[in-house]
Amino acid sequence: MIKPVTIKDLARQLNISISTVSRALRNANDINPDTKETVLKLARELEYEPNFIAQSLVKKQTRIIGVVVPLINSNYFSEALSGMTDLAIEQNYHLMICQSNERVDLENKSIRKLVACNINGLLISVSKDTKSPEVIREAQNKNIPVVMFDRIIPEVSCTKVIVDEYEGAYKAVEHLIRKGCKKIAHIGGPRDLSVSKKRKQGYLDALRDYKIEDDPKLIIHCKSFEEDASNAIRKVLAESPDAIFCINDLTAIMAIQYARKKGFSIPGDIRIVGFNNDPVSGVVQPALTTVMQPGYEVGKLAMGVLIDEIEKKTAKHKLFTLRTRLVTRLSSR
Amino acid sequence: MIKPVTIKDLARQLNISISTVSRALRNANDINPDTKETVLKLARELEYEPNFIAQSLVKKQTRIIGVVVPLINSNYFSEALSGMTDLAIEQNYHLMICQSNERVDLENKSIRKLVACNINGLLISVSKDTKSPEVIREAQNKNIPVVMFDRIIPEVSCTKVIVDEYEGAYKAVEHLIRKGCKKIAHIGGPRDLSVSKKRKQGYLDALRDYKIEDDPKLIIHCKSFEEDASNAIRKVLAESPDAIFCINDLTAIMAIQYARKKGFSIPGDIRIVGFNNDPVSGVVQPALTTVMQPGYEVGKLAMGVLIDEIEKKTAKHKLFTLRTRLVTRLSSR
DNA sequence: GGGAACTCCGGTAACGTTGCCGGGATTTTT
DNA sequence: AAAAATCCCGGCAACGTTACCGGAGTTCCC
Repeated sequence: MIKPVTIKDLARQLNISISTVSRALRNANDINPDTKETVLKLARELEYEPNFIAQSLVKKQTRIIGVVVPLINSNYFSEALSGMTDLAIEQNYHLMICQSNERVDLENKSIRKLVACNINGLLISVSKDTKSPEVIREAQNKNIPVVMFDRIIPEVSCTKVIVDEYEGAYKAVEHLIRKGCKKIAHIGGPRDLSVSKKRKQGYLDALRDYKIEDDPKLIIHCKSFEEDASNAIRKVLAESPDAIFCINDLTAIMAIQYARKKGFSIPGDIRIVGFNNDPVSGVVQPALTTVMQPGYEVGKLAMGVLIDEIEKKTAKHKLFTLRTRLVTRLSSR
Repeated sequence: MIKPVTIKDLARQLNISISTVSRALRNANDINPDTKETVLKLARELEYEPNFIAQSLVKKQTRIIGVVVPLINSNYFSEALSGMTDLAIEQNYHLMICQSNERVDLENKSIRKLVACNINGLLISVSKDTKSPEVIREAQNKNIPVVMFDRIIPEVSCTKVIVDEYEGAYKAVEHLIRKGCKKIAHIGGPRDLSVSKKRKQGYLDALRDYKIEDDPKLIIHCKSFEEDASNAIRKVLAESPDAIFCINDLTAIMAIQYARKKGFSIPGDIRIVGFNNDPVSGVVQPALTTVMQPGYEVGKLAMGVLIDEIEKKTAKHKLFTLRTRLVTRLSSR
């Protein structure tokens, strides 16, 4: 085991004081250029690397950013994480990533641990059940800038980065209307989830703006995302719509398959649109029109504004909304 | 700005010494149970959290584990990361995750940064082009245990965790043979990638074991994964096989779609099997038979053996091989 | 009842680094 | 030529924690 070289070692070998070595390495101004040179030379020779931990302790600056997401293994979140890490390494920050597995207790535990690690910033997307954000506030009280993304809650006052799901839904429905659809059904998600509400509102507003009466029989909520989607699809199909706007891609794909089995042609008889732009949507037959959420960009932006707050020491508590993009494919042409 | 609570604060408030507080919190044995209780009580009240950085400095143990993957945003790797973080937080370790984006320079940069952070262990899945592992060896020379997973290279001597792709491929082809297929084609990946080689070998050995002559015309390599898959599919289909074993699910799905367009029925005329068990494979029509790789378990195991090496200070340089599972669906029934 | 063992606590020195202060030596200014 | 400014450097304290040592007080045992 080779012990790492420290500034003490350099000082001893050069017969100068520790402070002088430190100044030489830090490129401070009250240092003789010659001594600086000799110090740097020896440092290179011995392959000196500053001890990050020691620096962090005294400077109270770790350049570590904590990230908490409900689940790493999801297309959207892993995209966001990807964007974050790319920007972080570029800006010389380090990431500590935790997942809450949608459990509030694990979420709090993770945040506490991250704070104990002296993180300089916190990036968080809360779990489904997080209502009371005390632990997050604790972090803020310790002067740690916090940025929430995607899964945000109003109880915390901080900068937030989200995707404009309302607009995404609106665009999707508008697209169907322009294709000539008049009887557009909607298969929604759990009634009280903010995601469901926003997407449904976009649907309703698009109909209204184009003077199409909304029909309660054409709107079905699924209690859970996967569970009774097939039931919902059956019911909706009985109303013989000419288009279906689905809460997500999985539901849309199930709808396509069910409709085809019943002899409908897609998009000939019924046009179908999903949401998320999962990798699946490009390879199913027919390829699915869907709403792309810029996960990578969300991650990058969230990281960007967080670093800004860390370095400028200003918490603006702004809301950033990224726009979605409608990806039109065969299922709605 | 509220300054974090330290053991000094606890000591002052209780009128006892810092060392006593430290002992009480560390649950040492030469401490009065009563004083220990009062200390713990106050610690809970003031929400004391030990300062990780300070602990790391004195104990020369950061409990930080560095992870480098080619890409976070992939189903397999994000599953592995998920397994790693779950085990890490359970064992009170922290993760620093970097992605190399398949670039050797970024990979090296990431490793160097992680080492400078005094990581206690390194978990790495190398990029496609990584041939010379000097930077990894540097880490090993600094006594940092290294565990490679999935994308391993023989040049580095360390513990490795992989999935038995050979066996997965063998099982897939064996399954096709048992279904009565005699003319089984293979669409492979880049010729020199270890993944491609292993899967092809499993294919070849299964044929041999069942006394089926392999036919070079039925084997096609795609130079890149996505690029010329469609070309390969066209060529292979011209040989009119009764089954195709594809290097991954995406290729398999493309094969299904192309074959159907040409009037073949799946699985009636041609049976098709993929590899990976991407979420896609369950929803395409027909649902795709594929080989499941236990990403989550790979991550958990890799993290487990790494922690073991860190704590037991023994590098066994073993090879762990996890088994795959054949997921049979409609495309091969 | 006196030495031995045990219990429990405080003081001090580290870990590797930075920041501040003071001061000697040199240079500049008046 | 004296005063002032500048240039460099060393010493010391700190960051929050742990490890080690010594010692006061209590209990134990013959």
